[in-house]
Amino acid sequence: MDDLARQLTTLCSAAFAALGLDSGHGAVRRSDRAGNGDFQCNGAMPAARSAGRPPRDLAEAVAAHVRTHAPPDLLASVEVAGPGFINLVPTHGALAGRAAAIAADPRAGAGLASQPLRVVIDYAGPNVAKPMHVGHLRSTIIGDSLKRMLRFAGHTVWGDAHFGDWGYQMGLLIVAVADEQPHLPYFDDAHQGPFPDTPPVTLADLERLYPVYSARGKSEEGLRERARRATRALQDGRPGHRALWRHFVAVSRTALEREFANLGVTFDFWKGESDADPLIAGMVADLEARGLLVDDAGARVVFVHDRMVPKKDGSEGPDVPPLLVVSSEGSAMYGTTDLATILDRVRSLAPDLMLYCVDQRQADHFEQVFRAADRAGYFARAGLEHIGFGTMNGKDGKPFKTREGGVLKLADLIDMVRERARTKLDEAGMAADLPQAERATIAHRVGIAALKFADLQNFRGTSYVFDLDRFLAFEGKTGPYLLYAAVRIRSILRKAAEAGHAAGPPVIAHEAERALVLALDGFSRALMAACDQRAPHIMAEHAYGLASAFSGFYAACPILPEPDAAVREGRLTLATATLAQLERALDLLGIDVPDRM
RNA sequence: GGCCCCGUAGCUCAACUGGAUAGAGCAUCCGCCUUCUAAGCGGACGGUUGCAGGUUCGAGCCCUGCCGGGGUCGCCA
Repeated sequence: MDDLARQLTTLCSAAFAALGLDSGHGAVRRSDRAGNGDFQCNGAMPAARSAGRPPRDLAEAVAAHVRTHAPPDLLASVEVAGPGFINLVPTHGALAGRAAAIAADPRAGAGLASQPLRVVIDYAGPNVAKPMHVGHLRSTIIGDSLKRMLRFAGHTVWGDAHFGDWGYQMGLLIVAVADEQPHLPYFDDAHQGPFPDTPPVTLADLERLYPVYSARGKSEEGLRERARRATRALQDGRPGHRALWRHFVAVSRTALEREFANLGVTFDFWKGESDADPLIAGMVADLEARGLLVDDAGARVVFVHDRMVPKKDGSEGPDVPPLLVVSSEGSAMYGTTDLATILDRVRSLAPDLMLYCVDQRQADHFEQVFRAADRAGYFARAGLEHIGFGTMNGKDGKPFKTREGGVLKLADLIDMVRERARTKLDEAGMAADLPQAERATIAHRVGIAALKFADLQNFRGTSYVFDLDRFLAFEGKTGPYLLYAAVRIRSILRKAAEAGHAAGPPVIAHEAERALVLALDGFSRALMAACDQRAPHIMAEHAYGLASAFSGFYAACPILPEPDAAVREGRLTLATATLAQLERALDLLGIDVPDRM
């Protein structure tokens, strides 16, 4: 069943069509201001010109048509206001009917996408040997939320972690281990295998070695050269390097999966950059054969610019720089693997859409890759989207650092949030009578909800300030507020079950009941808009609005103490429907609700 | 300098893609617990949407030019 806005859109569209005008003018939306009716249609004003009549007259004609053709008991009023706004107010009965439909709907009132697509989402992007830090958080939770929403909307969606397991950093690590343990068989040219099953390094070793060698590589040409050669040897398939590399990957992945589990995030694929490697030689040959690959300053590039523009030194340069495909060392670059990954996905999944949930700072890079893919005929530019987002900043407005100036590890951040949530819980005396294990679960969920909701409520494109005190301040527009709203409903439903209260058809009379049903009705549109715009904050906003509407209802309309059985039973249904939709909306944001708080 | 993003209440952010009197949360102030979890509810205060033009019935949103902030500009990813 359509939501109310769609039902009313159908009516208004028919009215415009009956007047010989484009039915598209019949779009109906929620009014953004109270006092102007619950819904409005603004189509009369733009339609007035083509109709050649005053907008106000046209609006009156549409309104009259709607009044006579609307199903009985749907609309309480249809009125024209201002220059030609049409304000529509549904009846209490219509809202009661809509509430009943949502309550009975396993999808909690959400519609499905009109055209199901096959979608790949590339997010998180963890790397071998590098612990995840706060920079990975946004990609992970935004990408995960998009995956959940698109899938719920009816699309076929694959989430790919896009594991950073290839390239120069692997060469650095191989050199690092070679320096520390030169006797290992991995470095013996004559040894072709087999190699030991036990990893020669722990995750701690990798995390210790990588930053040291990465820093040294920046200043020491000799080391850089060795690392490049090791990278090349790895990519060429030297057995010892490959075997050692497989240990790096396995050790890292085990640790990373544990961290993602803490965030409640999973992937359909852990495709590494290495998986694209086998395609690179053929791709390069193909690009070359078709004249797209050009020698430039010792490297080989694909030009993707539209035009030439002046540069600061007075010469001219392309408005978009070329994509570097083969380095002067003959190595694959990250643009190379990204391009090959597109080919890989096209061949294995045949998607309609590929979304890249990556830091906004890489916008130029993706523009290059996408244009190259388009020009090479691998995948149309329109199906490639960079879902960029801003950085998580400290209170000084700069990208978040620890007090010591270092990068904060994601695992430490999660520990910190969980600890703070636990402290808050203790201070507030919440859940005091519950067993330790459940209190730990609650603290974890509250902490993760605080973190995720604080992030997802912002439009992803902008940066935001990381302020744990604010996220975990359990007042206002926060994750804990949403959990609290859901938990209170659970509590009511538990008690209703104990008391043997049944639920019945919703009865809408109170203003707070109207507001709650209107909020419930907005779920479908929120889902569609959030999917279309790849914008989880629209769903976050809906969840908050729903929780807020319920809190108002909760305060104004007692449920269990209500003496009138029909009213109580109807309110119980509203509460049940609200809980189902709120839990669903939170699930779409990747947030789990505890049973009690 | 080229390309891209952002300037909205004291602070953090929205605004359904051009609609009416620009909305929330925090902070401040005033009311609500002998009623289902007060981490709550109701109310007040708070704005020349960076500035100046333009497009039209109508602009926070589109166009132009300034001002201010950020990102990025081939062999790391």
